[in-house]
Amino acid sequence: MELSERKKMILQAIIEDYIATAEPVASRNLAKNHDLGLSAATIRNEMADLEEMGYLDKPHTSAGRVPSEMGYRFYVDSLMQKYSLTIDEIAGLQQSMDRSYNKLEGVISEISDLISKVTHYPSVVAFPRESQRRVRSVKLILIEERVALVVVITDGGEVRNKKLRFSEAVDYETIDVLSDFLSKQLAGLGAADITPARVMLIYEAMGQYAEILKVVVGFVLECLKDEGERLYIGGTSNILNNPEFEDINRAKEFLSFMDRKENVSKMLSLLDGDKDINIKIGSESGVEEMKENSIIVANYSVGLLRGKIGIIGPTRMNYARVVSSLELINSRLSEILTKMLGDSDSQQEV
Amino acid sequence: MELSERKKMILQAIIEDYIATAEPVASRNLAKNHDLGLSAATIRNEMADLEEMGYLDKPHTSAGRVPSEMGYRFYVDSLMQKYSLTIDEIAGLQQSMDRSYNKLEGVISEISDLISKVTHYPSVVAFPRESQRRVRSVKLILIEERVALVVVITDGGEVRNKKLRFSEAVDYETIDVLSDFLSKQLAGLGAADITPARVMLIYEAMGQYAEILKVVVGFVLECLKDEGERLYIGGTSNILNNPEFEDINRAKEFLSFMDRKENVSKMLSLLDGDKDINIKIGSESGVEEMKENSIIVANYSVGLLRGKIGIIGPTRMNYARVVSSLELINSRLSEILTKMLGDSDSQQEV
DNA sequence: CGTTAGCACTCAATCTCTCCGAGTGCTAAC
DNA sequence: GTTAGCACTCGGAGAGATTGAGTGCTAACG
Repeated sequence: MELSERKKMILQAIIEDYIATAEPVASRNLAKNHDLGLSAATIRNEMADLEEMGYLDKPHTSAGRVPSEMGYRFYVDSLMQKYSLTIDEIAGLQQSMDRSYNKLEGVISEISDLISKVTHYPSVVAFPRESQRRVRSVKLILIEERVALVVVITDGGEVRNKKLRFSEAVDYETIDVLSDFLSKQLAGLGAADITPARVMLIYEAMGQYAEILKVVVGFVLECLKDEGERLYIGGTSNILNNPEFEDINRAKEFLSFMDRKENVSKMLSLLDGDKDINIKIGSESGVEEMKENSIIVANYSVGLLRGKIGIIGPTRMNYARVVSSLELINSRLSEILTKMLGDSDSQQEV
Repeated sequence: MELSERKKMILQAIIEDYIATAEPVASRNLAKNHDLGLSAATIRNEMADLEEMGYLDKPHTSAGRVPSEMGYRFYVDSLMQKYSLTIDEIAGLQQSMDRSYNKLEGVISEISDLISKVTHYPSVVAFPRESQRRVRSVKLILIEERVALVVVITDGGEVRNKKLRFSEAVDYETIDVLSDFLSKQLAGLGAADITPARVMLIYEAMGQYAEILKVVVGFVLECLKDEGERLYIGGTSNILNNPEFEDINRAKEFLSFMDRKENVSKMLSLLDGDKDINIKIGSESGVEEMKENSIIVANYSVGLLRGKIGIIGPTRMNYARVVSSLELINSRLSEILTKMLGDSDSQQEV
């Protein structure tokens, strides 16, 4: 059943009032504060309809109305207008991000803090990572008589290294030969391509160095493995500014959940990785503990790398504002990372 | 003025009761629950003395007594007995830590979680870092026609790298020459030794590559710089299990403080870096926001690297238990890190 | 027939008042 | 010096009573 224009208008007004005040919205206040050209009594009738249709809830008889999950969903899909950050806010944001970063870790944590600062909600940033890593090159470098460094560079340009200690001295030439050999053997391969059979061939070709090769190949495999999502979670205490968390038990429940990265990671994994912006309202997230909260996440990608930024807050959330903020920050983050990872800048990861 | 043995005994009983229950301790209960061989009235007299001497506080006339900061301090210094973790607890801890780690990041976060799990307080772990870094060696490796990798290895064995893009192709020989030259020039130097004058000499000796050298030397300096302490903070929601944080505002204050790493970092910096175990009770920490909380921190060191692990909680804290737990975890952490960093294992940092 | 005014009714929240019990401090007896 | 006993204090819990914000319904109005 279609909503009449008037119902839409009223629903929107209720939701926006409720987002702003966190108090159930009463018909009289609505008539007073919005120029709807309707009396409280008429609004009451419409409200009763909207409640029957499932867009509104009533905490108890003599309270105002509160949006239901379905109400929020309709609002987000059809009613929500793009919120424009103020010039000052945009300028502030630009300025915060307009500086040089030199460590990935630093970018991620600062972006996370920034998101929390702007939205006043706990923020989550997933480190960029490649979905299907392949080896671009492998290098062995002798750094001491018995210590070499294995450096693995992937398709996407990630660089990782590991120290390797030998039981006896190895000379430069040997290391170079091994280095070239391995690079040729492994270049272009993904984790699935490095089969035991192929590994055996490598060992056989360089029989006397099998021990060394074993460690190196092991490390390469480790680099290619799609490790668990690395997350930065910040600003969790912001949740306490929301009246729905005045109850210490609810706060505890929420914060315990956020304390464990695997929880958050699991929640993120349920999102669509292709959509620009994902909005999950209440139980839509599919995570029991978060059924009273909403999550908004933007996906970013830099070359082959992809990641996520987002926030988590009560279902009564300023969706419009969060979406705009995330969009702005997201695009700037892509720029920063492109410059940093794609180009000539430092890049090391654990 | 010296405390009589009897006063000490009573003080200890009061503090331990209070730590266990979080309720002001009454004379009658003390007489009942502890075998002091004294009547409640006598205990009341002693309590009055202890209060006058500053070891106890009274929330209001008809409540029991509560330890003062001075009382806790005396307890920690003179009365506290080593708490023995149960066999099961120790076994559990050992088991949790008895597995192989392969990333520093992972060790730190898991140790932090473990501390929180055992103590039920928010935990803090500072990443190991060198105080006075020196260059051990610098390598340049060509990974593409116009892209080289700078690898800097410090005294303590930390490895860092950065990609470097050239405007025109550079051949292997040149890179090797530059690599050797730089390694010789910079080996053994600390940040303070790399003066502008010395840098000029380097540029002059290799005039035509000044541009490249500039970037490399810049990166080396960055590696040597004593960057801000890197921290992992975990289990913050544990604080909410303590009745002193039932007041949402107090909880918010605490959690906001913990949300900002720089706050915690500053607090840690005020501690003695040489003591095995630091205990700061209430206002002793010198941090206004934490004047109702205590902090217990153990220092660890691995070769040239040093770091800290600890917890933060209400002044009414199980000091004995926390100290034992930290000691145990600290020694095991040193072993793990020694194995991981000192030896042949992976090690990369941002 | 949609809209509105008016009124009865509901219900959470708040306030007040009382009461209770846990504790202390003091005094007097042991 | 220790203890029993008792008066006094004070916070906390509980019971009503009160308030006021809201709704739902009905009847009148244009």
